[in-house]
Amino acid sequence: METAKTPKADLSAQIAQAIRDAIVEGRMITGERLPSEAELAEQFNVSRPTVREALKRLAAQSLIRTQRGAFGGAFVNRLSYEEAYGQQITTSTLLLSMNGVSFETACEARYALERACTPLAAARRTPDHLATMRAEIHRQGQPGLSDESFCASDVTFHRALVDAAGNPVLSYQLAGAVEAMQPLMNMITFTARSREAIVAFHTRIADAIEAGDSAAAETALEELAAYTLELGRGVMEARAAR
Amino acid sequence: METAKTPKADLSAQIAQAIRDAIVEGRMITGERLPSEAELAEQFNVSRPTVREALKRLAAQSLIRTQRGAFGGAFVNRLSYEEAYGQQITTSTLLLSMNGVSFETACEARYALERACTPLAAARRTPDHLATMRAEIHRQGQPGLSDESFCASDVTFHRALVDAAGNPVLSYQLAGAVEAMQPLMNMITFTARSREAIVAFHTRIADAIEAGDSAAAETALEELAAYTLELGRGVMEARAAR
DNA sequence: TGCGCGGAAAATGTCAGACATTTAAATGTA
DNA sequence: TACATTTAAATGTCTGACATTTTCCGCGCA
Repeated sequence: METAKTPKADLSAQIAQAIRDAIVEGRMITGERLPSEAELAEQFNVSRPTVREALKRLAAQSLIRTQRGAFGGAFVNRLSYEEAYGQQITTSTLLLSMNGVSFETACEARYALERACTPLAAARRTPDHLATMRAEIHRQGQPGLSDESFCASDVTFHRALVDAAGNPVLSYQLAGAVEAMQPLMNMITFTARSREAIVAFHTRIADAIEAGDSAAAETALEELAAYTLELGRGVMEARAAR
Repeated sequence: METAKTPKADLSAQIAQAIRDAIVEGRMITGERLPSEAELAEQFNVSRPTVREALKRLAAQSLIRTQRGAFGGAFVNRLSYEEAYGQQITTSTLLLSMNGVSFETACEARYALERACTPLAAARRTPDHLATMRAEIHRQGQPGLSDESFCASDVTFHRALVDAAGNPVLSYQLAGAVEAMQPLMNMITFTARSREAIVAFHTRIADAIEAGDSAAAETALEELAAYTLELGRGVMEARAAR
């Protein structure tokens, strides 16, 4: 039986894991400098290229950052929200595309998560968030907007909604779900009528958030979810019929 | 100003990005074999160690998997839910611990997300999920359970709740939030009375989910959130007073 | 004919040493 | 003091070699 520790892994993987553990368990703190590659090589009794491969693994997870030059080296990185967003988005996007996640499943997840934000958003939204939402609604009403631009605006609108909850952890968690949906959403061709309907939903949501009416916002969001699902189903059926 | 493309990055980072793009954009599909390291080195006009560093970066993100031996090589990996879970959890844990996310913020996010699952969980829960929840409730009532075991059981309970929604994307998104909270939860010392209270909440939740009563489950969850927050606040104050 | 066994080949994994480049501190000088 | 220069310490990259693993193919043998 394979244990979780993967004892037969490559040396570079083992070393990466050892350093990762040290960071996660707090034995190395943010900003602290790791020993130089040569020193690490000696400590672990391996060659420098092997150490370097381990460090690159960690760098790929934004666990460390490297700096060249004298007194440079590898430093334990403070994982910023930005970096975490980025990773979440790539991971989520790939997960969806590689596991054949259905439009329904992804859509359901996305709106369920967004719904979780509305009470907080209704309570805490700032004029800034509202302005962003209104601006995107306006853009979505413009004729001649490409489907992709429409989708991009949709994402911006929903991210503003999520950010309005004023909880960075929520924003981070949801970034993945919202952004990862985009490729699936891009498959939909939005007719003028469906755009109009979506804009109406968005307006209802923005109004409710502005009024601090969480229940109304949730209702509108649920209806939007149902409508989006219906649109998606239509596209899938048309696609299957070909 | 730095652009998103990071034009001044290391060669290994550039190569990793190029391959990553090829995968994300679908130019390479799951299971496909990458050229050998030597061939890649020639294509990109760099040395083999540089290529290897790039590949390790991708391996760290589970984008590729390597296999030794003849007809081995690097293959585009099918990102499994398991792997995605794992990455989400490490990233979330680090994000929380490194950015001094407060107990309040994390707690709020966690319960908000869980609340998003309850309507689906109430509609779809299987006997299996219910059995897990009941079993964990029973364990939580056992005297002599350490605080850590209590927390671990709590996590299992909540994961069962999330999984009951029957949406793998939701489960994936929430794994991070729930697990990442554990270190913060572990700081709490649970008195016999508070455990009793939590068990009561859990029982209410399980009952509501079993009965398909989403609203009752949400209410119980919200009260549990408020109670947990209160507990956490108490600990923080006691800690600050020292 | 069929089966197992062993070697060849192809690929990744690892090592050693060298050189290039970058960066900041230390040093020297007007 | 202020500025230019040197220098040292790191990472970044290259070359070439060897070790290891795994598959395939052909050979001998029953």
